This record gives sequence, C-alpha cells and structure tokens, in this order.
Amino acid sequence: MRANEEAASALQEYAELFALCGGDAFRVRSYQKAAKAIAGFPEDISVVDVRSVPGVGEAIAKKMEEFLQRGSFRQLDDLRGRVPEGVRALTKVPTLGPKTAIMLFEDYGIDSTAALREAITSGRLDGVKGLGPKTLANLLKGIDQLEQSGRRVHVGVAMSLAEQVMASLEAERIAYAGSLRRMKDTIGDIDILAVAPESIMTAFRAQPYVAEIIAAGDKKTSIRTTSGIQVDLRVVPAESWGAAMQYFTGSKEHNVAIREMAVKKGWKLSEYGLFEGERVIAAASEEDIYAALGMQYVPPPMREDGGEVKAALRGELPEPVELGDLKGDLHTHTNLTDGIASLEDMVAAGHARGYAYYAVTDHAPDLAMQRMTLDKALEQRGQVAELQRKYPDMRILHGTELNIAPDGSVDWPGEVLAGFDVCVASVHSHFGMSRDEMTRRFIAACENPYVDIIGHPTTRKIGKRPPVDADWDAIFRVAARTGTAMEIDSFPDRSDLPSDLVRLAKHHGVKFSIDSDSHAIPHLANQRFGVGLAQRAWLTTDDVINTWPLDRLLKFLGR
DNA sequence: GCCGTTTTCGGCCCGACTGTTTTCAGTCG
Repeated sequence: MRANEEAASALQEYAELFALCGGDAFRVRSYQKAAKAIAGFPEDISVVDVRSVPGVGEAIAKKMEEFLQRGSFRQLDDLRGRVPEGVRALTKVPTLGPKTAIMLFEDYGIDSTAALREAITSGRLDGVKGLGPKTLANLLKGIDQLEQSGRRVHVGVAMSLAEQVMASLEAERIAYAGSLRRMKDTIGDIDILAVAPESIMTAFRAQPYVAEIIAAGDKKTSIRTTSGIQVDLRVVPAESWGAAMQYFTGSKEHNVAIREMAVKKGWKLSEYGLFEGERVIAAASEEDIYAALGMQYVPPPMREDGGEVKAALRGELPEPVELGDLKGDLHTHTNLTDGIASLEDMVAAGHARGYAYYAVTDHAPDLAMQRMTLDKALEQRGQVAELQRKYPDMRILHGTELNIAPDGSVDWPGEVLAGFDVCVASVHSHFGMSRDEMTRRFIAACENPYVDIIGHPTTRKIGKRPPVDADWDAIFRVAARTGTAMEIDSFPDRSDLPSDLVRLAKHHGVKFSIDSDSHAIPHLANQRFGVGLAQRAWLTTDDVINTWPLDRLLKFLGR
C-alpha cells in the first residue's frame, strides 16, 4: 500500500514536471491518470505486476519498476535537474498554470512563490507581455491565500456552509454538486446549481457571508466566504438540470470517461445535455443520461473513474450501501463519560431514527480523564435493562469503547469484557510509535476474542493530526481471520477509515461498521458522511455489519 | 503516454471566465 502511494506520488510529480517542460498534454493526462489508479489500487504493486493496474502500459510500468528498485526513475531525475522544486510549487498559486510558471522561471529566474512576490512588488514584472496589472495583483492575492490558508475543509464544514448558502437564496430549484455531493472527505470549494432568474446572482453577491467576489458572470458567480471558502453558483436552464448536475458533480475523470463514450456513439455530452446533432437525447435528469448511454446509474461517491464506468456498462456495478440500509449505530457515548446527552436522551434519539438496535459504548477506565469505573459501567448496564422495556422494537446493546494500550492490551480482563454486548477498541494516545510496533499493537487488539470492532483505526484528525503509521495490509489480513470489523467513523473530521484503506480491507474480506461516534444527539446524523465514504469504496450491505438484521449481527458479535 | 464492438494508428471532453487581447491564450473545473 505504501509502495503504491509513493510510486503514485513520484509519477504525479513527473506529470507536473513534464507539463512544465511543455510536454504533450495527452501524455501528461496519461501519467496523472495512471498515478491516481496506482494510488487507489487495492493490491501492492511491489508484489503484483503493475501492468495489471488500468491505465498502466509498458512505458509507465518500466518507470514504476525502476522506482520500486531504487526510489526514482531516470526520466524523473532528468526533469528534476531541469526544473527546481519551487517552480512546481508556483503552479499551486491559483490562476498560475504551467505555461506562466515556466515562463517566469526561464525569462526572469523566478523559482519560488517568495521570489514571485518580490518580483511583483519590486515592479520587475511591470509591462511583461501577458501579465497586466490585474493579473499581477491577482497573483499576489493568490500567494497570500496559499500561504495563509490554501487548505481544504472537511466535509462537515463544507456541508453546513452549502446548506447555509442554499437557504439564503430563492430559486425554483437549488442543489449542491461537486466533490461535496461526491462526499469526499475534504472539499476545496463548493459548487451550487440553481434554476433561477439571473437576479439570483446579484442577490448572491450581496449576502453577508460574502467576503470577496472572485468572478461575476451571467451564468457563474464565484465568491469567497468570510470563512475563506470558495463557493461557485451557477444558473442552469431547467430543461438541462440533469445534465448540469451530472457535469458539475464530476469527478473530472469520470466525466471525461463518459464523454468519450458519447463521442464514440456520435453524440455530444455537455452540461446542457446529451445531443445527437441538434436533437436532445437526454438532459432533464441524470438517470436519463446514464440510461441513454446504456449504463447503470452511478451514485455520486463512486464517480472517480476507478472502474465504475466499465462496470456500469456491463451492468455489474454493485448496489452500494445506502443510509436507509443502516439498522443501528454501534459506537455512541453518553454523559457518563465525555458525551453531552443522557443515556435516556441518546437512546430516545436513536429510537426516533427508526433503528432496530443501538449500542451505548462509553469509554473504559484506562482513559483516566473519563473517570470510568467497572461499578459505573455495571450501573449503566442496569439502566439499559430498565430502558429496554420502554423500547420493545429496538434492542439496546450495552457496549464499551476500550482503549488500546501501546502493547495492544485493553482496559478490562476477558471475564469483564464477556459481559458486554459489543466491544469497540480504539487507539487514543501514543500516536508516534514506529510502524512495526504500531502494527503489532493493532494485531494484538484484533486477536483479543472480545474485541469486535476497531474504532477510528488511523486516528487521523483532518487538518490536525496525521494518520498513524502501520502496516494496514498485515492488520487487515489478521482482522479478516479473527472476524474483527473495522469502523468507518463518520465524524467528518475523522472519516476514518479513509476510503482507500476501506477498499484494501474489503479486498482482504474484512467487515465494517459505519458508526457515528456520537457525543451528542445531532452527531447521530453524521452517519450520512460515513455512508458516502463507504459508497466510494464500493461497499454493499453484505460488507457492513450494522445493516444486518439483529440475529445476524449478534452471531457476528459472538454473544 | 494509453487504448481498441469503427482502430495496433490515430485519436484522446468541453465550455466559461478573465485579462489582455484586435481574435485569443491560459486556467479552471
């Protein structure tokens, strides 16, 4: 897995350098496509033939084999010698692409964003062909933005903002598209589509959350909010709503693939519709467009050009797990530890969501700050039994979230753990252990017969804490054997496991639990993010234990 | 560079916006 990511990142760097050197655009695309395919490939390319990755032919395979041998390849070394790293960094500045970057380097020796800022402010670039005063000002602003933020936000932040924007505008029809609709775990900007009179644009630009207007046209307006996030609003004709949603949902790679199919049929697909000459074949709904192209409907999170187009054409796209398939939540907290709401209120909220089962999993004693004791846990178990009588149609499971110590052990001995209906076990500290130690730690937890689910496995916090380093391939192998499920923690700043690792785990036969990790009632709704993540990894209900009926779940839990 | 129910060669998605342009290049999604 790590080999895949490192090789993919080298190939992506090569694609960027190749573009800077004026290389053929189609070849650039080939390299980028292959890099993405390798990064997301479920098998380790240091073990299997890299030629089995779609988009990798003989030439790229040779480069990758050389990379696996010695950590680089000849062509990459050549280009690194010709283009300084800082020039590649220049293209990260918004509105500055490869053509401008290489011109700045070759004609003016600019090889970093700092050098570019100096050149602009000193007036050295005044009067340069193609760089008028507005362009220079925009570049300066882009450098500022890149330096101070340049960040993506997690899906939870983006979703609330999108909902706020949609509520602030009047339209016949309005919806979010883009990476937010695809439920990526981080979002760079927000795309909103609307069927509305053009006056919506002036209304949009006047909203209090607008800090800066980036672009203003009849069909598209881009703004930056006071929170620093870019929002694009596009007005689309009602009759091409489906085509516009399809187009602006992306991903870009998915769209390229289905446009190529349209072209092969002698048609043209744009954001206005699927056309044969002037004749409209489909435009009003996404479903019509996919059907007209002779393929299954592809749910947005699966639109990554990761094999879904081929599968949909053959009618072999798996039916992905949906929010409505979830029959319960297996990781939630109450105010007995660090939750906000009482046991009674959390259970009532779970019941209101129509669950068939609901697990209460407060922390255990080893997280000392939680002040948990066995007595408190047993008292809670009594309250659960009492409460159960009130909800005959929902099974309340009394569980716990154990802490995985550095040696892989957990809070309580087996005879205590046996008394819980479900045990989630998670890492909460000692994130910096070596890869080998961390791997042993997780494997020991999986081999504990009372541990049912590994909670938020990588422990990453998006934008705050990197994932721990571990040999996931080895861990998933063990988890598949011991019947230990991996959690998909739906808390949007966690989104953990990440979808690439979910794919890898599924490949090994691991099962999953899509949980909210709620510490308050509104958190229960976060499962929608976890479901999006699971769809991106092509999970079906068979892969997800909390879509199963209670008796099948209990059998899996071995209680 | 890759790829093949039109092809092992000749294709490879398409439109909007900006800024600097007398008709278009660069960038973005």
